Amino acid sequence: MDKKVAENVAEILKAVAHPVRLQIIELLETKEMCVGDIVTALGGKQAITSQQLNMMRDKGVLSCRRDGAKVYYRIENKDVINLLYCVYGHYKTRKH
Amino acid sequence: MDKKVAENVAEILKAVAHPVRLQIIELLETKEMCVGDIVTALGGKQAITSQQLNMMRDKGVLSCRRDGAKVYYRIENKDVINLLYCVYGHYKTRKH
DNA sequence: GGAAGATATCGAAATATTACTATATAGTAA
DNA sequence: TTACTATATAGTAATATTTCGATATCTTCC
Repeated sequence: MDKKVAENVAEILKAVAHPVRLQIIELLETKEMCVGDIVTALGGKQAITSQQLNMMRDKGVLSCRRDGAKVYYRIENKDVINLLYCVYGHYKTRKH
Repeated sequence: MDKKVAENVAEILKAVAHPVRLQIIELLETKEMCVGDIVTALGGKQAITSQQLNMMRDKGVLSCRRDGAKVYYRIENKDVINLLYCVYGHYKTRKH
């Protein structure tokens, strides 16, 4: 693995390596959700949650669509679901 | 996934989410290596490489043994190998 | 013991991430 | 238009990570 590749891989891993972002990814594993519902589900603050969502979207982990006043986020890079389970719970479900 | 678990998972991911540390993990995938050889293989500086190795050992990712003047590092938490391949190259080899 | 090689640690500078408050923007409905 | 709900962004303070040079610690060999 050359340096450039290592940097790209590290970028993705860093995008996920945060407790709140991991919880967001878990929430979105099977469905899309709007920002407000994610904030409620995790009990976080609106601004911070929005920042985390935007950060992950910028790095290609999530994508989103607007529906009226609400914005729905979903997982764009399915690999990150495996990242989560590589460490947690030893591979709950696996489907590539 | 509750907050405590998310924090622990994030810790492991952060321990890996760095270009040099990813390259170290790849080097150690199939064998142990001493610090000097890792430094040479990656063309990094001795102090920094040593810090990265110690950091990963502290987090349970690596372990090491001393043999005379040399210290050999190896992967202790095999899950991290999968972390790497979850993002890179789409699962080169897989063996759990 | 002293010199040389191998590795670890210290302390500070540079940089990156995180969290927070306040405010801005976009959409909806009256 | 105004008020209201939903989301994003700016600016900044707090904190964490990364890098670096210098130095300390071990170990072997003489």
